Amino acid sequence: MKSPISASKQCIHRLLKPQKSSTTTTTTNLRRLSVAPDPIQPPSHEQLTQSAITNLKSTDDWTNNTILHQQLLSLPSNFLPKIARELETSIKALKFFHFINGNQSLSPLSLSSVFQVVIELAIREEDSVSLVNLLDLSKELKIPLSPHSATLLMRYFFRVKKIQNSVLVYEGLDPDVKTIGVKNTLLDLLMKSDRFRDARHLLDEMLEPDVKFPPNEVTLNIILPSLLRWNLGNENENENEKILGLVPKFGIHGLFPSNIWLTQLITKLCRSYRNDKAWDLLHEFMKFGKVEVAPCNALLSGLGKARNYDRINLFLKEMKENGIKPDVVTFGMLVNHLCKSRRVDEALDMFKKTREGIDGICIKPDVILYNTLIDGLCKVGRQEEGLSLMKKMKSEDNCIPTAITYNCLIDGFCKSGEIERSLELFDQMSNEGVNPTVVTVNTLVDGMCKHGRIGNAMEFFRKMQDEKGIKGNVVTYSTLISAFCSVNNIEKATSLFEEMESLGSPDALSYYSLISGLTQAGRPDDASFIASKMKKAGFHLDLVSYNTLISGFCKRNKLDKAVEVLKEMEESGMKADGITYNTLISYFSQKGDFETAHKFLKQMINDGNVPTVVTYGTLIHAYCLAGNLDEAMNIFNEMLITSKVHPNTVIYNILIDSLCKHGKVERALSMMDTMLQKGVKPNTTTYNAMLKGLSSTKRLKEALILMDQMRNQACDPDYVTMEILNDWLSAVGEVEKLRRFVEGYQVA
DNA sequence: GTAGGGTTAG
Repeated sequence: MKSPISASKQCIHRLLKPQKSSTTTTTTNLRRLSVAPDPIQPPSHEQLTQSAITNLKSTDDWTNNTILHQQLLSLPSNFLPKIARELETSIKALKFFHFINGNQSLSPLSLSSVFQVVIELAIREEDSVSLVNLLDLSKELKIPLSPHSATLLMRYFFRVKKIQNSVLVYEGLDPDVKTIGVKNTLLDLLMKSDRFRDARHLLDEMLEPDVKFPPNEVTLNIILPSLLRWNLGNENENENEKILGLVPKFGIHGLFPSNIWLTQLITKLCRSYRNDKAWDLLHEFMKFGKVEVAPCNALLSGLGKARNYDRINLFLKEMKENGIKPDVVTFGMLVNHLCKSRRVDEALDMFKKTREGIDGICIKPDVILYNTLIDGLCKVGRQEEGLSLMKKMKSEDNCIPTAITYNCLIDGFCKSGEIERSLELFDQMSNEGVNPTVVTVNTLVDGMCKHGRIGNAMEFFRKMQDEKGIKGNVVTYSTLISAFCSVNNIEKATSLFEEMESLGSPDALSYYSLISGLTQAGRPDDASFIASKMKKAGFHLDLVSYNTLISGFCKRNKLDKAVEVLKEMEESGMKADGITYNTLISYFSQKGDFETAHKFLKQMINDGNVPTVVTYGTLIHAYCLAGNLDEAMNIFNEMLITSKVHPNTVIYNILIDSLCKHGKVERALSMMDTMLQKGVKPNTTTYNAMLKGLSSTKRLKEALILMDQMRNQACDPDYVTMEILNDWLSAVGEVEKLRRFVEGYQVA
């Protein structure tokens, strides 16, 4: 089969052969050439060029024009490419090339430069067939391509999606022509064509210590954006990683990615859960000593997300050793970490020290640092201190509070139930020209809902929509939906859900709010319906959602439905966890179906879940309910012996309660002794169970001792305690003892 | 590097 390429090749070869031509045209051309403007002066090079061009363009038949040939060769060589370019088509230019080719006096360089013009013209004509032929011709005639035309050719083939031809162009080049510009071009094209393996081989070659054309800034700028574009999990990941591994080798040539690039690279790696890679890479660069604080912060942030505190501390030490000074961002992260671990005083201490420069580093705090601290204070219920800190940031550091500052404080006051203070702050921010955001609205809506003011929340939201143009988002809606579900107003919840659907797609959490609300409102079937709608919308129920649904069906005594959800969960590839199994074991055993409960226990263990104290607790609870105290005690004793899972307060409470209910108050008391011996702290429920047991057997003396014990352990009585004691003590005329107990005095 | 929505079992 004959390819179009070979056909075109024949056409080019025909052009190669000199053609016989008539002499008449030669004379005409000669006559034209001799027409010079000034008979005395010999024609200038420009004039000669101009007339040659006219000659060459007016007729095709000049291949045997020896005078023209001589005239052309008398011109300085830099005029020849100019003439070739004027011929406008690659065919004509090629013909011109052949016309002057073969002359000994012509340097290979000028021949080559004419050939480059042919290529340029062919590229402009977008004729890839003839370009391939020209490439062959250049090899055949041993005309070296210039770096410029090699570049043009490679880019052209890339443009027409024939990257393999670009590679061939490169491979056919003389080593001298493979300049850094040429190499960079190929590297760029390979990366852009996703040929990472070839790119890596080329780069590896380019980075050799003693190469003729060492890499430059451009080389780095080619590979870095490409590495930043790379997606995790694609088939090129491996190659991308290998290329990344080559980046430090630029250091041999005195090149480093800028700190901006480095920061982006580290961030990207950390976000793709490649902290180890980020760590290694940054350490490679630290050897060259050009690393600034920004990429270090990126790494610290990644380590923080992974809670790798050992490495954080080690790295902070290394930064110090390498003379990299932490900045306000570094401290922002450290302060944030302390705040999020509720170690607010340590955070305040660090803030104070760095602000005053006590440990040798002086940092001027910015608004983010203040916001972090204010939020930290609010999150532990110290919103009043947060408020004073806001005043301090204005007066002492000239920091203007932002919407975030106010949002933190508003949330703090909302969470403590001081909705009015939150609303005052809301007014204050408006007065100070700080615009509330949708987060401000959501915080207040949530605060009002959580404190039983759902109507106010709804009103406030509508007012914000009308007056401030804050439309509300999925968070607003899902907050309101949960709230309405919690007061069993399913109609309002559903209508809000529909309103949200009409505004845009609800997110998984909004679906979850409704599902969870319906489940808790005792309507697991409706919840299941929304769950199927959620799946149709492309969301998957997560583990928590599945567990909530399962427990919802269990609570409504629809165990078969619960098992159905479990099956569906497994089918969708979601693995049941300990909580799922605990829920099922709990309800099946409570119904007295210990066989199924044990079946789930077995399945749970086979599934790789270790039974926890909750698992044993549910079984003990169920055996107690079934009146099988012996089996309950067996499980309890087994826990004590195997000592893998220790009974906790809940388990002792179940047993104490059950023993008391069965009139075995003596054994309950000794159970409480065991509890104390084992260092398990009794709580209000423990005392309530025990006091109830003692009251039923009228053992007042022991009860009074327990009441004192309760006080000493700072265990507050609740309404259950008061009910038991009130009934009992007033019946036996010991109300005075109860009064003393309430006021916190000794009673025994 | 900072703010808002749910968390299931005894």
